[in-house]
Amino acid sequence: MFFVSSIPIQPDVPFGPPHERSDAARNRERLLCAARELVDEFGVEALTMDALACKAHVGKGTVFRRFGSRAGLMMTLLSDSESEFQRGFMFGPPPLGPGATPSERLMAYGEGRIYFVLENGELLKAAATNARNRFDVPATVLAHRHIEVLLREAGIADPWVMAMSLLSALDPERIVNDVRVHGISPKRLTDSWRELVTRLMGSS
Amino acid sequence: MFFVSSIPIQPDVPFGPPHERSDAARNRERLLCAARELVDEFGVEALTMDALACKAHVGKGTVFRRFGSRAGLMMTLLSDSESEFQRGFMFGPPPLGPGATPSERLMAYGEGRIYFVLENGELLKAAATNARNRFDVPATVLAHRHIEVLLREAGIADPWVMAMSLLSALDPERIVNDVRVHGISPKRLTDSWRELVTRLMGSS
DNA sequence: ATACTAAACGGACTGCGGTCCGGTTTCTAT
DNA sequence: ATAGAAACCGGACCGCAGTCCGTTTAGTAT
Repeated sequence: MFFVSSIPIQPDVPFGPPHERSDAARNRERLLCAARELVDEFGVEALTMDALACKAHVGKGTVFRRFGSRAGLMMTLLSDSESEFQRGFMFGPPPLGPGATPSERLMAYGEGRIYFVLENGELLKAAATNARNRFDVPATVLAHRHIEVLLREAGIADPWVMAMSLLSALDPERIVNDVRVHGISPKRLTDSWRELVTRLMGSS
Repeated sequence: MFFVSSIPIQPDVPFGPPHERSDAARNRERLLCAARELVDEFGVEALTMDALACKAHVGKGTVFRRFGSRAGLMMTLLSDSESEFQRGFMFGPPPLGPGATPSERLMAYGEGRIYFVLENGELLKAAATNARNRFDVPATVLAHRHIEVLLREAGIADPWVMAMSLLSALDPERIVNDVRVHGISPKRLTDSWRELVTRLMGSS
């Protein structure tokens, strides 16, 4: 018998549950474990909520209470990699992190994001489908703010809206489609992103 | 032997079927009529395939044979307005149509598209959800080619990819979200688009 | 008119995401 | 130890998109 770490790892949302019941914690572990196995073995598509509940020996209601929706589950599965990526552009070394010019940082951001998407594309797509609002999810809001700040420093007139536009250009579904369907190489994507940022922000 | 379209992939959009049986034609009219009524009265969300079949006094299978999917039905409902918009940027007067500089035309395109999206947002969103590939639909391919040509004239290094990026910035879901959720005014959207195009293409 | 065939029909059926609610388990206070 | 409440559990249930297949019907050839 082992006890699950009572330290709120970083499961559902900010400031994890104040007092999570032990059975709830046990089931959450089971579910995440089973989910990763299913994804690794059969791909994201095969991860249905019924299959997950069955594999984790848990009722279907439990799955939805824990993660809210299929999209919510996918976000949880992504949260570790996403956090790492976020640390990179918030606290990491330049040019991605602080210390470079806004233009350089934005280029590095897009480049990093493109490769991140190419690694986690299926998960990201699944996390975006049927989400009440795929734009107002924490990770996206954070990315938007980051870009907004860089654009403001560069003297863009409406950084909020422009940040949205740039973020759209990094949409996972679009990037995956370019690569998988049209055979566009990652290099072309990053080169084009650099050109976009260069022309948009000049050398600032 | 005539070449009857045995490929139900596309909705019957281009130049109606060669030899459509009379009952098929009758049912298609019924369905389109009923669909428009349902949308007008209860909104796009309420347009379920069951409700439509029921209202048109037609079997469910007939609905799917005709339109392939819910997304296909939505595209059919959009096809008139979409064609009109397409005529505008292909053959219409400048600055949208031929005769203006690429930069001016691209600005006009985005502006027109934004207002088009604000008028047909729900339909466009519904036409994009669960479509096997929301990017490879005829209307989108055409828009992409148009932008690609303008960008090439302006000396962009990789017009194909850049056109994809710009097209992403005009994604219906994103625009509707900006306006409806964040209260961004259409003017801010079009102004920001102009700024983007200006910086991207200079004065060319 | 009649017979024949390919196309169209319709509705039962499947699979999936998501909800609901009566029963059970864990925690806390006494 | 015990009782009570809050949180949790599970799986039956729902609505919807999409499929399947036995039946009907429109067009054609005789």
